[in-house]
Amino acid sequence: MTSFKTRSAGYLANHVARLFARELAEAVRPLGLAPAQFMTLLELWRQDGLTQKDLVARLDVEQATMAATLARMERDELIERRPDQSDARARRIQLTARARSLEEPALAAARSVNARALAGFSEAERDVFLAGLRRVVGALSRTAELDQPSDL
Amino acid sequence: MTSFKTRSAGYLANHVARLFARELAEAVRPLGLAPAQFMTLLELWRQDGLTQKDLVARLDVEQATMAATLARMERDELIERRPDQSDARARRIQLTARARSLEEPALAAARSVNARALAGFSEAERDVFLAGLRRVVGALSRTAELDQPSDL
DNA sequence: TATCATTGCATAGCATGCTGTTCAATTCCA
DNA sequence: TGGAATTGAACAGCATGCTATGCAATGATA
Repeated sequence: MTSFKTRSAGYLANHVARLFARELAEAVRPLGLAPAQFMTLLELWRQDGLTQKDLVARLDVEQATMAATLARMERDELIERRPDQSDARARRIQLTARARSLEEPALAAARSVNARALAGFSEAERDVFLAGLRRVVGALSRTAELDQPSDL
Repeated sequence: MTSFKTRSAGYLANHVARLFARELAEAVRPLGLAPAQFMTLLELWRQDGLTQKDLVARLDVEQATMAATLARMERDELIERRPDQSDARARRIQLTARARSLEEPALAAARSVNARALAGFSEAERDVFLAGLRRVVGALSRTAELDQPSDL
């Protein structure tokens, strides 16, 4: 392990993610948002009225994690939860006007962070890099799936 | 934002890091280790007797974060803290025999996760990918440095 | 249709990260 | 040399992740 730090994909990915999180947190803090709230809003801006279960599937986090994030978003008046018409267990997540108004500035902040992170990359390099990240997501997600009892 | 999820470096980095963390956590749990403890051990296996300040600099986390991780490691009998001979404020972090004995199995577990993550990559692709991660670390770390009042 | 399995969420408990604050030991300097 | 600034750590408070549980509403089925 002379330098696990510069040769391990996992170590580097963790470091890169922490750096991105710091930058994004700072960038959206003025808007009253935290990183996980921003990620959740990305889905809700795309399609409002999703259930917690939908968000869990789309963001690939555990149900309990999403429940906590939604509780904080409700507290901060970014969302409201309304009873689902056909299933009394589920609740529909609705954006507030405030949350809708944050779409443009929040996306601009996030784009700015991405731009700084990839500043030294040519367009081709950036594409290869992003494709690499997607491949790793695929590889590790697949791993998890194989662990599942699948069916039978 | 048709698919910020597949086009944003920050989003992908966060996802990749979470997937790595899940896999690593599962891989080292049988050894009684958690991810952050493993990262800390990586430095201590390399050089024992570091101070908290040294670890903070090498792992790029906040001092308070490291203090908490070291507290859990002490609780779990992975380290001992001894007074520094020349500075009464500092404490030297010493590995226990148990922690030393975990080096081989823990590294093997981590390598296995990295191997699965990069399974589809050729050696050249892997090198380019890791170089990309290092470049982003450099870019975002530099950003932070520029925020500092530097000196003057 | 009464019962059992599944499903959608809420909660509790814990690991990690971060920011902010406080304190005591050291260092600097006027 | 005595007070001010710096430095190494601890602590409090909070955001996110995860696992494990518990519960009420649904669904499936004998």
